Amino acid sequence: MTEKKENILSAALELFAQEGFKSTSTSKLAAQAGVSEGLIFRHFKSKEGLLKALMDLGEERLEYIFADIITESDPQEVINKALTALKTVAADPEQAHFWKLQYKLKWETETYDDSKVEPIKVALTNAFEKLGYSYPEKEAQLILILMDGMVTKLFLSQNFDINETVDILIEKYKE
Amino acid sequence: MTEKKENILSAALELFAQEGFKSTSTSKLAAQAGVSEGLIFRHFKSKEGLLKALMDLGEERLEYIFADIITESDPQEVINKALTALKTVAADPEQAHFWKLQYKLKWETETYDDSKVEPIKVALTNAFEKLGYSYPEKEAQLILILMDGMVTKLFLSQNFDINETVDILIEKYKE
DNA sequence: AATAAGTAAGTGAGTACTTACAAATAATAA
DNA sequence: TTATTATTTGTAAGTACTCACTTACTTATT
Repeated sequence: MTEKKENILSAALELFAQEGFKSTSTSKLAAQAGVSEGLIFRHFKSKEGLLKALMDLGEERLEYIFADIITESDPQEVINKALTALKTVAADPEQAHFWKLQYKLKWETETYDDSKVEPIKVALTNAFEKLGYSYPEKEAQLILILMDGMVTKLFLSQNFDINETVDILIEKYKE
Repeated sequence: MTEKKENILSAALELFAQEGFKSTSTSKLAAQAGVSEGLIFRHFKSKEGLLKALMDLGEERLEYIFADIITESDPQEVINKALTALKTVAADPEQAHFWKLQYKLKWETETYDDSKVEPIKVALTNAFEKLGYSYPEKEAQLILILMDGMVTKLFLSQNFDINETVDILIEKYKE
């Protein structure tokens, strides 16, 4: 991986997450990365190819975050970790960009790809079951809905305190 | 309002909500509406102007839905109605398109405009206060987060049963 | 000598928008 | 009513510009 190729990737992450995929032109991208426009196509073949490369990197990050939640054995901790993950993501600008890009693309292309969050849902369902909840799968679904809602507020609302909200939720789920 | 002007508006609602604002070209839009491309600019001056006209129509619908919630005096019913509103929207294809467009644009332009939902938040805060909750404003915020999450799942996830989810939530808030 | 990394200057297709003009409708005058 | 003017509604054919992508070529690395 050459330096210029890395520059393209990080410029793409920033611009796609900020302006959206369709709205980011390859010429603007090349300018931001400090390379010629042609180099983008040399390395990634097409604009879509660049996006794919970026998404593959994002998936690695996602799996890293998820691994910690899935391997947790204490059911209460599974819920805590799932919720706290959002705080971690929000605190790191680069991770935040990856998540923002994920959601922007969801809405731009209208593909949710439930399979990616499926392991988390399973882990949450098991956790709620161990804790004696009546409808563990519905409870897990509710957590995922809350996460989508918090991500929406996190990236689109100005006055949203994710840390406070997550803490309130953790407190609620302690009962 | 001539028939062709209405055709432009309904074609724009459908295409903007489906493909996004940026991705919908005025030529494609004119073809779908069955008019010449120039007529769009005669009536709405620009593509942005057309979007604005569409959003103004959407705001009327939104206020109509919100009015019923805000004027409700029974606190429990305020919560029920806020949640049930999503079922109503989901059931009517045209209303669903308006909401989908709202959220697509939120993510495309990154402006949330909290002011629009502010009246609902106030109504919910008052409701939770009357019901004796400790942190009524936080509870109201949580409902709004849930609504954002459900909208996300509603439009982007294939296997999401909004009616069931809303019913579960209403049941939860009965305690 | 061969391959990879890089660029400058294109290319055709599509973009939002304009212009010049025709047809329909409304307003006014006889 | 009818004739005439004015205004609105509509279109076809452009315009300048931007887009993703290509080509032909040079420079660096193996």
